[in-house]
Amino acid sequence: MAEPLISRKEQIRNAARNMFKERGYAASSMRDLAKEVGIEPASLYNHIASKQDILKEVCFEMAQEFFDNIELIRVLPISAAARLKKAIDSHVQVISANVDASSVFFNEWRHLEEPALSEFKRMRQRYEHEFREILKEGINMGEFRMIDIKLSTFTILSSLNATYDLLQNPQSSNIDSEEIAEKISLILLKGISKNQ
Amino acid sequence: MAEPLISRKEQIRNAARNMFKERGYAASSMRDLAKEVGIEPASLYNHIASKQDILKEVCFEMAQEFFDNIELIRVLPISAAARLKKAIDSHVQVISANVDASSVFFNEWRHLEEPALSEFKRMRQRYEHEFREILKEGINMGEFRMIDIKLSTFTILSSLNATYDLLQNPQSSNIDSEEIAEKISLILLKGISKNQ
DNA sequence: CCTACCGATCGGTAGG
DNA sequence: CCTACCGATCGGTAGG
Repeated sequence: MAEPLISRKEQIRNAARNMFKERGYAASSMRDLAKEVGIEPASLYNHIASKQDILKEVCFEMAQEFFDNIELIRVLPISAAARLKKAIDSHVQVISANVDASSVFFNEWRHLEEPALSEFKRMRQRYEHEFREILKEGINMGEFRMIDIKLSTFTILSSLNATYDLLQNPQSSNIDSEEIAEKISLILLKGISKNQ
Repeated sequence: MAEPLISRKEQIRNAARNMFKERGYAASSMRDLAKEVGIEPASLYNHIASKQDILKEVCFEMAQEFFDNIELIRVLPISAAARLKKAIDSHVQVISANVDASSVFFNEWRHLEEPALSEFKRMRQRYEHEFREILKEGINMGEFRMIDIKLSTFTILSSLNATYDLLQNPQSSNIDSEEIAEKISLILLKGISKNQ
């Protein structure tokens, strides 16, 4: 008689991540979630507090993963360009390791209720701040051109955040996260144009 | 006695665009929509066929706007780099002129039901194809570096698509669509790095 | 454009 | 973990 490899709570959370990703938070019902796990709807509440609570856990776990990595990178004694490269690699790698959760993190966070919603926005702001700091230092050190810091950060993060879509729909070529990070870095750092 | 400037149907669609943007499609109720317009819920159905029908109209109107512009640009007798620049400008301008609808277009399209959903994806694929063609030609003409076309298109469109967020939350500096397009073009074409 | 209403479904609780 | 069930809300229709 094999013991279950993961707890029922983890089963529920995994199924919820996938369902929130596929249908969105609002369109996901606790009844369908229960069916997916193989128990009655009421039984879910022996393992989780509420639908909203699952969303909160998924969103903040992802936020924490992004944060842990960027805070290791920020203190590395290397050039700003090297740090930016590492931050990009790390960001794509975190997404790659959590495809379902990433999709929820990027698309369903606005269904968070207060005060979680404000806390979430605050964390995201701090994360963006870390990227801006790297760009600022790179400009000061003469490694980067005199770009608009806010809009550059926006461009970088927009491109990176969208990769969850590439990683969950590996069309034709099965491209991996290192290759994606490498190629996006190249485009963002060196640009598309040939002449200068 | 002033005549209404826009039809009731248009009032409903405007309110729906805004509500779908703010709360998402699934979390928007026809009762709240009716309240916003100032009529009884049942009265909505004298002007619109269904909730799904409004979503379809919003999504496909936007798709058409994007398309109309790109198909004018594709035949211009100018360099690939100049055409890419124009395509970027146009894309941001369409978003800027339809901030609510853009948000719905980018975030709520997956709530489209078949066959509209497949038709929508097909149109998006064709749009991306136009961008890929510009990049391909630019590489062949020696204007662009030997970049990965699929991933470059992905990077460009990810950055551009996210601008609806900048345009609807004009934080501190009230940046306009021309400036956004200009700066994103610069980053994508010339890159962030200084050396080479 | 409204009143009145339909059947279906929602998140969650009581009690065992 | 289940049976039984709560009140609330959903998109939409009938009929005028």
